[in-house]
Amino acid sequence: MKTSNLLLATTRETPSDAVVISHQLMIRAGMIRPLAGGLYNWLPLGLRVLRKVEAIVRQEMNRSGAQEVLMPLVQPLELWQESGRDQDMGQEMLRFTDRHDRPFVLGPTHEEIITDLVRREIRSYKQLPINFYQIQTKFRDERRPRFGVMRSREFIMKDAYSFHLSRESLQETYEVMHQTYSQIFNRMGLNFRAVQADTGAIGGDGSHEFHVLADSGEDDIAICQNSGYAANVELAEAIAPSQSRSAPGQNLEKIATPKQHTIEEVSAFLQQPYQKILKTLLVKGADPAQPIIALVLRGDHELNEIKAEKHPLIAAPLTLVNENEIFAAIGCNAGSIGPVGLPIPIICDRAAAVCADFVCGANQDGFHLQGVNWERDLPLPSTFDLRKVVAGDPSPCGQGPLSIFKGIEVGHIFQLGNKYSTALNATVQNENSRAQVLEMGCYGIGVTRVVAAAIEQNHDERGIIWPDALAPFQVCIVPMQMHKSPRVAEAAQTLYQALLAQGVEVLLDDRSERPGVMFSDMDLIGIPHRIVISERGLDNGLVEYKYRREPQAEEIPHADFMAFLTQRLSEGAR
RNA sequence: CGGAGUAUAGCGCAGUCUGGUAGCGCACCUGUUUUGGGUACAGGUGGUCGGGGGUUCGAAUCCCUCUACUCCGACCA
Repeated sequence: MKTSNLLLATTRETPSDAVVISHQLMIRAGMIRPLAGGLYNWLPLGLRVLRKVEAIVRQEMNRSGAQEVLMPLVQPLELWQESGRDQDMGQEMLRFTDRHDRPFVLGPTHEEIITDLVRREIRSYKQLPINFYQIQTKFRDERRPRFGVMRSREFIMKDAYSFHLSRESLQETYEVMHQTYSQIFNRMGLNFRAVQADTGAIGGDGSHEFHVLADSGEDDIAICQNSGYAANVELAEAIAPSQSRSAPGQNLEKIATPKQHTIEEVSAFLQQPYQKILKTLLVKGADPAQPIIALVLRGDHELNEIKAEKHPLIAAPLTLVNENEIFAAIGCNAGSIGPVGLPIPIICDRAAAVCADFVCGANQDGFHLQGVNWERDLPLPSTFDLRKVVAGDPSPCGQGPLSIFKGIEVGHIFQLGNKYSTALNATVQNENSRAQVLEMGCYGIGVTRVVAAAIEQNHDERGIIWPDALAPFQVCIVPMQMHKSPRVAEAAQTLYQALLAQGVEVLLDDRSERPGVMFSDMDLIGIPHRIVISERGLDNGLVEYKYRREPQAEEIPHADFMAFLTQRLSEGAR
């Protein structure tokens, strides 16, 4: 490809509404253009990258034994009513009617469709296990699309669905998908982690998310560097403290703390560290007889809502009690609650349970208690893992401390069990000629999101730095003064043709632009391998080569150049 | 969905308070210049000032209304 034939729609300025770097760079590099909220046109350069991602996904899915299908974006609402998810999806699913007034939806996902297909086509256990996938557009009417293609309304997803007679078979395919996903993201050259994930409302035995590590990620991931343990912070267990509680050393004392509410304020006022102060949060209870439950955590710890709502006494979804209800129940405001003498059930985080001589609210505005000790001043309540893990916590694997990283979720694999197959009555005949409900797994990759995530992880102040496997072109040729120098023009053309003949994806910048413009554009769009052809180089029998990721260019003797470049290209593709 | 904000040339913005000839930078076109990191000069194209309604001799500017977009929050494979 020559730049004269390519819509190289680079811009110097960043649109003001793009806040994350990938969104800014995708627009500046001319990969995408916004059409409407959460909807984007993919320009030629961006589409080349998107196709790279798809190709790798497709190859590896095929290699895993999965079969590609294509299911409609438009789906009858009826199937969603049959599965019961019509209600669950709510406004996120775009609904409309056709000319005959029949209700349809734009598919936010395809579990219902594939399950319907399978119940019609798969009759015998002998056809199992089977795994179908597609690379298809989804539409989710996000409340708030943002971050460009990272969270858009229309996006491309690879989704796969496997069907099994047994849990064991499902587990096997799940493992295969786990390996396949690792292979996919490795081939893409991304720094990622497979992390244990919450299975959410669907339940089931296992779920892993695949996260690309990047500071701009929306999710927190706890990683143990020693063992490779990785879990979403939502899930990561804060293991019980190994040290036991110290003996009481102070007397219980009630202190006036006028207008001190937050942990920060109380800490400064009483000159006590955060971890000596316990906070008490009131949440709604699951049992109407116990409508309010108190949760006690150390001041430096944060409540993990996902964990908390798994407690049988706590209502799910977790709901904090509002100020009015707090005052009605306790007689003070939120910043002054404490566990001492509290007339409602108390659940204490395990770390808070080993605190001694701590500070807490006195259940009276303007007062705190100091020198409080469990079992001496109040009974030790039941304990539970309520908090989010923090960096430095011991890992549940027992092999070292946890670090916290930010991640962008690009893949999710899930053992669904029989939720959809039961709802839609997807069965096969088993060996005993009896109808048996299928076990099901689902496996997604956010194809468009991968493109953005790759940029989040690979960029500098000049622009994108594509991993070789995702780059829209492998090589760019930047000739100096090509339009004035027949020698340069000829050398550039010769090299261009030679690379094309070898099947290298090469972009020749044949524009009559200043060198600075060409360099800036090539850096911005992130072509990994850059070759500069100049009079100066030709005079000395040298060709300049620069790898986008490296700071320095090198001069290579002309005679050795093709071999050199071939070597560099194979290293990049490694 | 709650809160806040924005809408003026393809992009980024000023002008709005205090009504009176629609501007700047980038981009684009012409020409000259320059040629190893977004060059310089000169000239030029491009606008229903988001839509509708109102006030006024006169509205980008004041009032009403609608729409779209963005940010924060809540939510989320």
